[in-house]
Amino acid sequence: MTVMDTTRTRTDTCGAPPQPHRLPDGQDRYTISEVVAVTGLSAHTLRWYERIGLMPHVDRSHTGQRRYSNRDLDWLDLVGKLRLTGMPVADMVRYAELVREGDHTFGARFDLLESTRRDVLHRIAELRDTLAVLDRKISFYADADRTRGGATAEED
Amino acid sequence: MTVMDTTRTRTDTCGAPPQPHRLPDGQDRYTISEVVAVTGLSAHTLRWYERIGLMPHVDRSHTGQRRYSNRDLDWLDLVGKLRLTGMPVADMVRYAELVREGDHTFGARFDLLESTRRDVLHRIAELRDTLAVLDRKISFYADADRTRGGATAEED
DNA sequence: CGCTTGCCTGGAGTGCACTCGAAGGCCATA
DNA sequence: TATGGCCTTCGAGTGCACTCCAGGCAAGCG
Repeated sequence: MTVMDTTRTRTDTCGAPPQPHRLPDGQDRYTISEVVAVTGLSAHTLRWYERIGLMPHVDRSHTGQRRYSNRDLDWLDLVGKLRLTGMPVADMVRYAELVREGDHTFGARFDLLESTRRDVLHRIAELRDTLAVLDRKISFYADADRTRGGATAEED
Repeated sequence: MTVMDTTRTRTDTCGAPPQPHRLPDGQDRYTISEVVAVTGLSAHTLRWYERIGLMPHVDRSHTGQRRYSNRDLDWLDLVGKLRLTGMPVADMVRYAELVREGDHTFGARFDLLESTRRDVLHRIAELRDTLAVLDRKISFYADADRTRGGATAEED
């Protein structure tokens, strides 16, 4: 990505989460290919997100090309996180709509986030459970390896 | 489920994990609808699992109907847990194949489980990360609710 | 004996989240 | 001037994990 290399500046905001690839606010006008590079999403997907209403309105250059801002990147970050909680895209679109509708939807957004949070907690618990099962099986196979031909009970 | 009620016996193995719905070994010949009831999977899905090779060979009644054993239930339990780690069905089929191939695949099974374990750990970390973001946003909205019209920074 | 219920099979269909391709066009830099 | 990166619309294709359907057999009941 030649574009990336030429536009890069040393400004690493040493703030809370060490966000790399970020230009200071005011110069944050990333092309789609830059966003592809930082998010790992495809250009197709980015345009598709916009079509389905999953993005706040993305700015355009005078020639009509997309120019993403730091806020857009933050939003994509959130979307990415929500996506790997298993939240369906439709629900994220719903949240995006609430944001577009303005401040009077704060309550609804709060509720949505709260229920997502409960969901995530639940999933973490499930995964821990699975981990326990996995550990049991793993130690079974580790034992089986040492006690070659011993009286190993049935296990899969 | 009339079937379930009539076949139920009081034998609750007070062993380690208090598995309900289990008949003592020897009489464990569950119909597909019983398995549907305990696993939450559909009969369609159960048959599909078999077709794609995700089940060890399930026994049949003299009329050709499936009769699931406690071992089958255990297997389905494992499958369920693996499924919610996000493991693709194809990988589970691979594991099932290893089991069918016999004891000489212990090493491969161990490796597969280990890598799944790493995966689960990774996903838990991701979810925790997401949880942190969620918590930040939630407390933002909670604050916004109290400091009505205050100098709230931009947030989505 | 016929009806209902439960189960069987193979194959087709569904929903989600992308993913890709084609066609045609604008703009800027080498 | 040519090349490369981006734009649009639009529709079709992909992969996954089911999900459903049509057609048919076997057992139990009134």
